Amino acid sequence: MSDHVARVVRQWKSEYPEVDASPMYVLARMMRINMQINKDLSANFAKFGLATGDFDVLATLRRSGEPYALRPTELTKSSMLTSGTMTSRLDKLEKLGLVCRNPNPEDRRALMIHLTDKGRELVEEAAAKHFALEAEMLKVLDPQDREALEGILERWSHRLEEEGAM
Amino acid sequence: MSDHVARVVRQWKSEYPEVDASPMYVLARMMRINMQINKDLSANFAKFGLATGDFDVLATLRRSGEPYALRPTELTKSSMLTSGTMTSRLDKLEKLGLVCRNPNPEDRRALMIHLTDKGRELVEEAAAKHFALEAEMLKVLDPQDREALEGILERWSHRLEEEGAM
DNA sequence: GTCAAGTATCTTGATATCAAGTAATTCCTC
DNA sequence: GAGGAATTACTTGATATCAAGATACTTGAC
Repeated sequence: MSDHVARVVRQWKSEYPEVDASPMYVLARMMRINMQINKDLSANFAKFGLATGDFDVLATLRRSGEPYALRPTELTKSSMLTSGTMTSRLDKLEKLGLVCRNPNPEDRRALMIHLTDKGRELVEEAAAKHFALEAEMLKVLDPQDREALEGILERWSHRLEEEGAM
Repeated sequence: MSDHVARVVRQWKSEYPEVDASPMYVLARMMRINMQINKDLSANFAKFGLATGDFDVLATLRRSGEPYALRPTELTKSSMLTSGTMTSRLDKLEKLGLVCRNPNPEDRRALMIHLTDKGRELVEEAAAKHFALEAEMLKVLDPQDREALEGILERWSHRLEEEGAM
């Protein structure tokens, strides 16, 4: 069994043996699988008129529970993006009537981003399809591989978070 | 032990139990780890005046072996990008004197992209640092986790490639 | 209380990417 | 061979993102 990355590592070994390309077995594979998954997921979001990042904002608000409101800073941190990117996402979602910006009574520098009723309905519908599609995608993995993967990735992300990296 | 994604899945369960967010244990974790890794890797490429995608092109040419030349289509397929994106990458790399576009004697629609001497020297230096950095990043994983991860991701990407997805 | 330092959001300008479409060339079927 | 289908690289217009900086507000030390 051999995949694209296995062939690439073999090429490096034969053409430039001074470097050890074996980290690609993990990192390049993760990147390529991720790219493919994002393409497939975004095709689903498009059916709801959303981009992946838009869904991410709406979903973060929805799962935060009543009153479905967070500050832009919280949304920015949760998404690992810059504040400027969040500003433009919120502009778009506000124009679509899915969220609204309200003053924050506790801090006049800040805002509260509220999910509208329309936004809540849309994100609930999109989330149902989204998670069903994700579950479908994971079926190519053997159950024991999926379980092992969950554990390994949990340890990995936990350590990166401990280090303050993410 | 708990990471960001574990908290998010718990939120979904409590706020919207109709959906099963457990695929996030795999997919959202992969996406977040990947984002972090890409940030760190691109900081290294920037030292060589390159973006991640630029390195990818130069590296594909270098590891293809003498005469370090491929067609734009081959580079596009290898990178999972669109042809327009590759055109603009090649424009940039050509301007930097790292590759050159030559006519393809076998097909007048096509070109041959040649790595210049300057490009070869740069990519060899960048690759050495790049793979050393990747090896460093993987040290947060226990050796048995890394090994298991390599196998699981190989099976996964192999199956996606079989399906023609990537 | 005052003011320096920190924080929150937004703005600006640059870049990377995509989807869709174009023109030249090659391939395939008859 | 002739002609339609497929392929190749590129162009265009739109969008998403980032880094750096601007503005308004809050916090904390004194």
